[in-house]
Amino acid sequence: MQETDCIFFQFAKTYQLSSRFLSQKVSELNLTSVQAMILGFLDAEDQITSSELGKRAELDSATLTGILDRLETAGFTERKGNPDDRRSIRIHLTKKGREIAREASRVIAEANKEFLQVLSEEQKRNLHSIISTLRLSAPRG
Amino acid sequence: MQETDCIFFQFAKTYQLSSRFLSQKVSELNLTSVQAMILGFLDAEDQITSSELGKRAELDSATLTGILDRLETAGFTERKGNPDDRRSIRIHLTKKGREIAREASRVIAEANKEFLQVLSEEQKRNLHSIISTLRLSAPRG
DNA sequence: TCCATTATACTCGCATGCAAGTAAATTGCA
DNA sequence: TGCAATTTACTTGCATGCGAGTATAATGGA
Repeated sequence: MQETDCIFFQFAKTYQLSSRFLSQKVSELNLTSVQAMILGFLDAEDQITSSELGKRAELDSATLTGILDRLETAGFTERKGNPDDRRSIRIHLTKKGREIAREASRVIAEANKEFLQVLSEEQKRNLHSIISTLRLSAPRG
Repeated sequence: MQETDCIFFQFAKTYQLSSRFLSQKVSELNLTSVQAMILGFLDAEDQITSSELGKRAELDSATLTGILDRLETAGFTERKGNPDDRRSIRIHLTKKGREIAREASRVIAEANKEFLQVLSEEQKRNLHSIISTLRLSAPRG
């Protein structure tokens, strides 16, 4: 097994490369790449429940709890009780959080274009198609 | 920014999917996916220095130290002093480690085929080509 | 209605991943 | 040769990611 041929190795390193790239782009907002993407989801729609945010971000609750702790400490989000279902909480953007979330969305969109600029249009289409196939149909275990 | 279009999100989730898949395959050896790949590198060539192993696995020394600690605790590897350069250490596979490393290499190779079986041959070629381009040429920051 | 099941968000523990810094050894240049 | 710069492996601290388990609340079927 040579690493060049190992798709698990290649995906790990490509993920790390892309994540480092985005991290540098959003470091000007004092955010990690994951925090920036969570704020991006909230920029699209906030006041959703933690469970719903977890579904959209595809993160389990153990991971999301910690991320929300740090966003809350930074003053970007707040947890509010949900009268409709007292098990759940709604995640609200603060005034400052809303501004940062909009900036994060803009930076992420720009970073996407820049990161992929070395690929041809056909390669970009192929990449999205391949990832879509893998995420939908790759065997699970 | 919709998550479907965000390459950082897609790479993160594809990496996590592939990593979970490999983790399940190597769990029968009581290894994590990363530990299995490190043993795979040592199966190809052991008694290399920690620095050399880090270069091949593209891991920094802080991460590698912890992984080697756990492989050593499990009885698969040993650190030996390197008389040629007393700053460095050589990583040796134990007898048990050599057997597990061979098994790990086999499982990884099989898992590669199985994970990618939903892709056409052309898609596999395109995927490797795209990843290669990104890893060589994507902007760094 | 009652209770088992499910859903929600939480905690803990452990494994990466990486930035930053350290001590020891080596190297290379003046 | 002598010393500054570099290399090596290590530590600490923090951020994900996830398995496992918990307490509370909601739900659904007998």
